[in-house]
Amino acid sequence: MAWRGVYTFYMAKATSTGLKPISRRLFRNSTLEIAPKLLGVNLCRRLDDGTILTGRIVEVEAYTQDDPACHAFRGITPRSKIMYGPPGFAYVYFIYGMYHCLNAVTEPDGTAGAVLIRALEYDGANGPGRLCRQWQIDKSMNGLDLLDSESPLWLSQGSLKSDETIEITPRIGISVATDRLWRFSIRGNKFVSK
DNA sequence: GGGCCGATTGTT
DNA sequence: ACAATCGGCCCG
Repeated sequence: MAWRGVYTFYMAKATSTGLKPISRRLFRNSTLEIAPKLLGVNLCRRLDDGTILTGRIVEVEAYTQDDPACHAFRGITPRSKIMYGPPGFAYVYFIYGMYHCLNAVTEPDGTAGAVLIRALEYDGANGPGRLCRQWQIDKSMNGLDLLDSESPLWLSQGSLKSDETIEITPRIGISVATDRLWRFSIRGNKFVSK
């Protein structure tokens, strides 16, 4: 089929241009270990027309099962179900009647956890709602494997620059557990949300 | 079914 | 400081 040929072409391009997925091994770590390690990693998005977007992650937040600010805190629901599954998959939720937010699921199968991706080094993708709007990410992408470059959304290798440091602050926009310093960002990066 | 609230954003 | 805007979830 013609479309399969196109598909294969972009697969080859994705790997040959250095967009190889990061190791699934990273996701064997705890949520709080993974979150800062996602800073500098590239988020990749293949649009319907084949265009590939990439942007470094510059701001994240950690959420865990025993955390009252986490959507999984009150157990398994249709929305939180994906967070209780295996790590490395996308958790996308709809909020405030108009925005979507993207997370990477963490913790082993049976335990919930996630890292909210709050900003990319990409124009218009600063802030979790703006990121998903700019990159056309919605709930149809809930459950995608973020460690597979055949997904329309995946994580590829990337790291902090030698002069970059990590800033650790309270999470934004929550009304409980505001004392936890679970927000991680690249200090001074202009794409970090305000 | 009803009602409240929200891991946001843009405007007043 | 507040409005926009609607799905998710708890309650009854």
